[in-house]
Amino acid sequence: MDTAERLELATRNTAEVVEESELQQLLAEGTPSAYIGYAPTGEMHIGHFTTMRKLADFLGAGMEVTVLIADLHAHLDDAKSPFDLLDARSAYYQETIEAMIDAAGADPDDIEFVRGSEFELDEDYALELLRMAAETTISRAQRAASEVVRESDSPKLGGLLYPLMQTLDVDALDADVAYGGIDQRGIYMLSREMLPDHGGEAPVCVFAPLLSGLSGGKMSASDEASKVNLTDDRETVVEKVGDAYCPAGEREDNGVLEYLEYLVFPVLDERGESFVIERPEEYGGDVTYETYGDLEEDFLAGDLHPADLKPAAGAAISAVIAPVRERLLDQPALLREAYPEKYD
RNA sequence: CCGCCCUUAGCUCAGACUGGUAGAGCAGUCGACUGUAGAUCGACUUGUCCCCCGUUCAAAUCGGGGAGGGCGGACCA
Repeated sequence: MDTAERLELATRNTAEVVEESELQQLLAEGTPSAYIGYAPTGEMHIGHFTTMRKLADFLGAGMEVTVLIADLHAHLDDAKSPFDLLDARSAYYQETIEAMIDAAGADPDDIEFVRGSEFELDEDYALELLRMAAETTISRAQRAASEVVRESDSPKLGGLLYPLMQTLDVDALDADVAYGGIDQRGIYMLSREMLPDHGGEAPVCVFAPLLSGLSGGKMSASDEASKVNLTDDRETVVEKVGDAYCPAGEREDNGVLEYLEYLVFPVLDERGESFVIERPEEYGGDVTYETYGDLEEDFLAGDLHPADLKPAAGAAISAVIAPVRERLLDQPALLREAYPEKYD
């Protein structure tokens, strides 16, 4: 595989790459390392899943991949996770992420898992954090973290340390590439700005698109109807997709199309399968799509009606998450201990 | 350490001065209309009024105590 092919693999299905030329350079020189961090807060959902195929792409492009379970960040962000649940939630996140990577067609054993608290309390790290805190204005830190850290009536100092620590994580993990949702852009732009002055190098940033919610607008972790949970059974997934905002012939805010493009088709492609829609003869009979592009073309042209698309999309999404769902249901203690107030 | 303010539906809040069956908007649920959903109509649901004690025939409302949160002042050898 030549550099151009590796670059295409590493950058496909992304929202933005800063800067692509830098990534090309890294690939030309050898084996770049990439990392993505997840703060173990609420239950993982399908939005997380859409970032997993990219990790497989990175591996396929001959890169090293590290997944950071950012346990301390989960507490620093407005105490989304209570301090004494960090271990249980980290365990749940790691198991779930491994299941998703597996389901997405990659081998979890090829990925290194690291927990934030393993190195974020090191003396060198702490010292550098304080130095950064001394030279970063409050408004700058707020701006960097505004899309990530929860807004609160009583904002805590932790939310300001958050982007600084994430910046130091890049260096501590020795990552050439920082990967995350496009919501992480503010933080990593701060990292590119600051890291060269703090003993590191500006990372190349690869951003995944944030998918629309099923109820229109942004997907909200707190809105059950806007997202598919990894533990939702097939019936529930089909029902949620059936209730989704999905205007005929429109792509904007259309979560159903986005799920197909960024979740279903990449996984079908990996498995060498195609997407089949069962449709009454009255409306044209069954259709099969090999690529998302073909499907979108028909949908935008009005040749594929939402009422026909939805049941097939729901079933396909359910099929994609099924292995993850089964693995989680096989280990009920993971969820019970991570979210005792919900599962007790 | 001192002072002031806040706490009512899932969310944002009104009601408190002047005690009398706890409200609005949004959200949600259900119908109608669409071959989906949304939008739009129509209907419906929602409560530890932060906790305890007291006054009263009657307390979200008045009094006392407490908890949580916010703001300010003071102290600064």
